[in-house]
Amino acid sequence: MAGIKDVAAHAGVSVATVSRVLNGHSGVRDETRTRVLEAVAELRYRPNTLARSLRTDQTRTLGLVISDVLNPFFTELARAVEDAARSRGYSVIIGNADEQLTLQDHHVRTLLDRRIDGLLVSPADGQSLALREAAVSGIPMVFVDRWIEGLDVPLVRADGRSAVRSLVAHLYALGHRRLAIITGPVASTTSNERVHAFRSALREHGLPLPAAYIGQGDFQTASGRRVAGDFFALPEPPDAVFATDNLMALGVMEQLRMLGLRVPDDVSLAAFDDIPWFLHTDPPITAIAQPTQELGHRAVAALTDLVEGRSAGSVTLSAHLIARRSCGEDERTRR
Amino acid sequence: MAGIKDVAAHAGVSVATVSRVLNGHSGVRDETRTRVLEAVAELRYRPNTLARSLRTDQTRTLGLVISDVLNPFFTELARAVEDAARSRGYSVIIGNADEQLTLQDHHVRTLLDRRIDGLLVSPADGQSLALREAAVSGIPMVFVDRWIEGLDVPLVRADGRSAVRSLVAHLYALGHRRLAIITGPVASTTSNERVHAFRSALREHGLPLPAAYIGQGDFQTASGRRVAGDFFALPEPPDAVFATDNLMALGVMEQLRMLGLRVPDDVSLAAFDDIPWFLHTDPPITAIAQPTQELGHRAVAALTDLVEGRSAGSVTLSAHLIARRSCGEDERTRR
DNA sequence: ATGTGCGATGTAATCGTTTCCACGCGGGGA
DNA sequence: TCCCCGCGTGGAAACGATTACATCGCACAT
Repeated sequence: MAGIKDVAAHAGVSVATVSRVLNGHSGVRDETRTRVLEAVAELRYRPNTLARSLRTDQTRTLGLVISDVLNPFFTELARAVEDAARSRGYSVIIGNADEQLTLQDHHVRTLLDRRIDGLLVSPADGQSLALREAAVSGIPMVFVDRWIEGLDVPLVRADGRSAVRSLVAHLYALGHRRLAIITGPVASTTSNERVHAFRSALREHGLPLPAAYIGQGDFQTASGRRVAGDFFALPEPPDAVFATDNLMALGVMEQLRMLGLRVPDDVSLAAFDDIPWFLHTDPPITAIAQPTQELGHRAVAALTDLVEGRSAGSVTLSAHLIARRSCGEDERTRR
Repeated sequence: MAGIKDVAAHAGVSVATVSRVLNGHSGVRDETRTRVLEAVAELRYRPNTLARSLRTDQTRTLGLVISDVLNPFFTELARAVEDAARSRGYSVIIGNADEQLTLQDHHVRTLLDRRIDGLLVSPADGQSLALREAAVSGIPMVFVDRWIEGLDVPLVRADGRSAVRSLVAHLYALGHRRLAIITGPVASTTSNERVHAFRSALREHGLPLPAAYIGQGDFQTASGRRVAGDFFALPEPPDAVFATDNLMALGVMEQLRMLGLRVPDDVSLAAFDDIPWFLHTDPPITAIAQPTQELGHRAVAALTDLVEGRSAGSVTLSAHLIARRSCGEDERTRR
């Protein structure tokens, strides 16, 4: 493959001049410039980014570590991140942690080894050694959606608490009194926030949240199935289930179908994170929607601020409830 | 950040020795080796992959260019590719073309500039200059799912033709006679294959495929909506619609809901590519499923064969029909 | 005593860029 | 006439690794 030397030879100039032309530096005679450009075109020369980055110590690349690509919320987030990054002249390398600590750390290390300029992460697990090291190492870093307590890293997220309160009020108004929740991994900050908001909203309505109604999930479909199975093996099963992510809601539906139970007649269902398919499921599913695109854009804005030497603060947007038929009929959702 | 020199100094050896230890070369005294390893640990040294790749001329990285990450089929494919690559010691960088030629070429060029060892691509558009150049440049390359005619590049895909025939037979058996199809972009090889198989299956049943029943889509949700709108503005609308991907099927459902039409009572619906949500839509959607995971694994196997100097051939797997209620009831799907 | 061979290690070139510094040249002011 | 300055350009040193080749002991055979 042709290198800058070949271009220089072909144009009859030095490599320094070629480099100057390529990087748009001033102080090159117009005639020289065009000669170089011709040589570039003729040889189909493309600069070697490895060499360039090695020399300049910047890759114009951002790393994004997400907990699960198969979760549509994260897919959309990744997409938004890539768009925002590209428009700012950065590439993005995605690492999928698959909700596993070891995989997450593997990707963090790999990305750092590649000398990315900044790291965007939605941590799957708070116990990550690699992430703590990265944070203290001083590499530009921003959390998005999920975060790790005790690290001084800007966070871009949506606060779901008021939406959870609305959801509980909605369920209460529809006559539900035995509300259950399916959580994410214990260490998950978002899951904890959702559980906490759920519990205190229940308290406001004078409802209990028995331990049996707290199902321990892991944000994956299978755990939704398992927990739903547990719930309906109870002597007094819940009459409404709130899954703290959309994959677990899918698992619940699969289990319900196996058990021959119907939504919302036998039990109501709601999920955190709205996705297009929720409109067309049987029945359409009530969900809490996050401003996913904006989350991605804001996160990239914060990260590039850091990368380019500006300062960046945390951003909190808000989520909102979208009521559909899966929690029962009322005047708003009937159609 | 600590470099190999620092490690060498700290361990009291030369950089050559450090490099030898790091790369597991033999001929280093055990005692020296442990001293180096201690220095590595103490300085938290991590090799700079940029420098390494520059020198060795290999990145142990594969590029994957897909047409649309938001399409669950491709998300799953990407996931499978990453898994397979990682188990072989490669990283993957994903480029999302978003069904746009310019974006696709942008990613191909960016990946090549990064000196990836091999390129896996599911081309969004056949007119890609960047891809043709890449192909002739001799970089290891494999097509997956979609391909470009006339390029000598191994292809890993699933043949959907027999599944399409089964689908048509299924629809015919259920009494449908006015079958319509929504295609992908004109240049899309997979779409063309599906249309062709659909047309010839119709012919076998003595059914026509009028031009008005061929809706020109682009594999995106919005085009499904638009084409469905067109179909139902026809004096004699189809009684069954086959969308050649799942996103367009979603668009059809959205449009149908707006028009107040019901599936399968007013019209039947089937889609290419099965996704978990199809089980829970109203009604569950008949789909043609591809062996997505295996596609990803085989593609990586073929590509790494090429990268590592072995030869690789094309692979054709097969897709199969999964009948559900969206095409009407019969003894198999009733429950 | 000397040569030989081998194991362990060091020296330095190299990969493809960017960029600091020096150089030659021509014009304008003293 | 001489000096200085600025413009355009080239030479060469980095960046951080890998690796071919040289070197150095040392044991052993002769």
